[in-house]
This record gives sequence, structure tokens and C-alpha cells, in this order.
Amino acid sequence: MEQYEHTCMIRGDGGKAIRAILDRICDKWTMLTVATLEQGRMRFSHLHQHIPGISQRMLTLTLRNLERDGLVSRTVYAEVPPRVEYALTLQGESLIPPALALARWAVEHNGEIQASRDAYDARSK
Amino acid sequence: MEQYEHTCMIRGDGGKAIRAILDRICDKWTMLTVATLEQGRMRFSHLHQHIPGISQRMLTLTLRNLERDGLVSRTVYAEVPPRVEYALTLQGESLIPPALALARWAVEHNGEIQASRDAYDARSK
DNA sequence: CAGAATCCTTAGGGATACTG
DNA sequence: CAGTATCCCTAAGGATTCTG
Repeated sequence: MEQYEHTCMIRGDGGKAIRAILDRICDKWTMLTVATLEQGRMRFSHLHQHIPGISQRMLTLTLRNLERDGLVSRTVYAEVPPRVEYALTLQGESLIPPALALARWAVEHNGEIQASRDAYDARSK
Repeated sequence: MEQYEHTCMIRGDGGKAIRAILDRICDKWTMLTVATLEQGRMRFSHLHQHIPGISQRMLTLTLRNLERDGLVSRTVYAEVPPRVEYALTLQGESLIPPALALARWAVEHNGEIQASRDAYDARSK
């Protein structure tokens, strides 16, 4: 097993800590929320409108987690009706480049993946 | 809404196609499987041993999907007992750099995220 | 050895209704 | 407006057993 000792970074420690973070980041809604917030601070209702298909419940949960992780800031304005704005923190913004790298990969390989799937499905039908 | 028109790549089309791929790639086990296979071709049982915590069922499913997407090749040797080896395809290898970028981000920000969480939890307790 | 099949439990997440 | 609180249901996924 000697040759497998030099585990790559994704596996990291035993996978534990890093895996937990990747799980959180890679989450369907988290990615979309961060990507949407890249366009600037935005209030709750706007986020809800601009993230297609997200439920109000999941938007709330996603934002809470991002806030907890220090990736998003939440600002409440003492008005009525209430206004709450969300924005990426510096930490949050630092996530954009690697996230984009992955997105770019997905875009570039979209065609080949789709073709591979079609071929696979046709073969096993 | 004009200023939100220039949607970032992660959101892509309407999020549809790209999101589906990101969902697949970002999957907990997929990431780990690809990372493990980066170390070279490996048979089923070795993968099972080297991916901590994965069940045989999930390993099978993950490998099937990766094979379907053309990211992993599956080679069956006509022996008894049977031997099956998995390896990254060229497509699969191309995923490594962006995946590493994300992993590196997770490693680098692990401390700050953890600190932020602790602070958040202490605050709301 | 490399899975396929079955069973079973949990949790992710939608829909809806209510509140400060 | 910006959530919180419930209910409810599906599907992800673990444990176990069977097979070529």
C-alpha cells in the first residue's frame, strides 16, 4: 500500500474536515447562492427571485449556513417593512475563483459528458 | 434588474444543464473516488478499502455514474476470481485541476470557517 | 471478487400556514 | 418583507443477503 500513501489534497487528512467543507460548499443551493451574490449585495426577496427553483425554506437555511461559515454577511435595516441585505464577505469572494474553475470545467465538458451518457444508455438498453 | 442580467457562469444557461453536472461532480463520494483514482488504476476492492466510510453499494453506484459520464473506464479481466479495474479517462483527469483548486480553497480556509462557526454558535447559544 | 437485489431507516426538502 | 413552524413525502443511502 506504500504507493497510495501520498494521498492527494482532496482526501486531505482522512477526508474528515475537508470533506465536510466540500460537502457544504458543493451543495446545490450554496453554489447558486454564492454565484448569485457575486453580482452584489441583494435582499432576501431578490435572491429568491433570482435563484430559479429554490424554496423559501432552503434559501433561508442556505443563507444561515453561509453566514455561520463567515462567507456571507447579513444586514438588517430597522425599517418597516423590514429590509435585510446579504452580501459576500471577503472570505466568500475568495471562493469565487475556484468555484468558477469548476463551473468552467462543467461548461466545457458538458457536451462530451452528455454524449457519453447517451452512448452508455443506448448500449445498455 | 438590468444589472443582474450578466449572470455568472455557475448559473450558466438557467442553471439547468451545468447545475446537473455540478451536482454530480460535487457529490460527496464522486469527489473522493476521483481523487483516489488519481493515484492510478485500481480494482474494486482496493477502492473500497481506500475510500474511508463508503459502502459497497455507493461505490458501485458512483463508479457506474462516472463510467456513464465517460470520466472513468472499467476493465474486466476474464479470470477467476474476477478482476475489475477502474481508471480515470482523459476526461476524468481533466477534472483534477479544478477539483484541486476547490480542495485547496477548503484547506486554506478551514481554520477561518471553523472559527466563524464557533463564534456564531457561541453567539446564538 | 465484484457486484445485484432487497429491506429499512433517516433526512433532505417542498408546500403551506402563521408571525414580528 | 423576511422569516419561523409544521406537516409530509420522497429518495439517498446503510446493512445484509444472494450470485456468476
